[in-house]
Amino acid sequence: MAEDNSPYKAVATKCRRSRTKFTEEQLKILINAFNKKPYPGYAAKQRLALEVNTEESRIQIWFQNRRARHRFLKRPEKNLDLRQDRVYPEENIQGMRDRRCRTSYTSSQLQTLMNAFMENPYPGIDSREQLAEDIGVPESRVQIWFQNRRSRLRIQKKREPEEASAQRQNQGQDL
DNA sequence: GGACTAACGTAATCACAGC
DNA sequence: GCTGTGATTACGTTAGTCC
Repeated sequence: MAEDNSPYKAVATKCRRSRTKFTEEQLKILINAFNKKPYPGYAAKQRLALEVNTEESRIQIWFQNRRARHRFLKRPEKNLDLRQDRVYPEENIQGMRDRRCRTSYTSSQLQTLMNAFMENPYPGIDSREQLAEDIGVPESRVQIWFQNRRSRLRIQKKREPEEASAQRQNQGQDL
């Protein structure tokens, strides 16, 4: 955390979703499901959400954190290459293929999102929920949209100087 | 205060529609 | 095929809660 413009600092001043407190019964169901299948598909996550009476996005976060903890506990001390975990067993890949249907936004929904993004690229939970209500999509989709938008903007900004210098080189060749 | 863990960030990648 | 973009992942950080 050396840089002042750290996103985490920005987040600290904004409103996070209040922390979910799972009951013992809910945890029993989640752990049981995790032990059977650490990479549930969208349908399985929805079923679990219904069963433990929470949102599907909370189930997704819970599985993400659970897998991270699992990897950490399983990690051999000398093995620092955690990326090898990206090689998934076949049954896990099947779960990953069962994705949520792609959300398609209308131009007016996109306009609303873009306006909000220009005003604040890191909206807190309150703003995200308000936006979600305004455009009629779940808050979790708004969160993903902002993540993707920030990511693509960073990539675009990184590319701009490279493209400009390539253009200058081309112009030099043309002369 | 430290441990645990939900929430949330980035980066990389997959998946698929539209051209 | 390529591009744009929504969805999902690993991994890292922040912060609330409990002891």
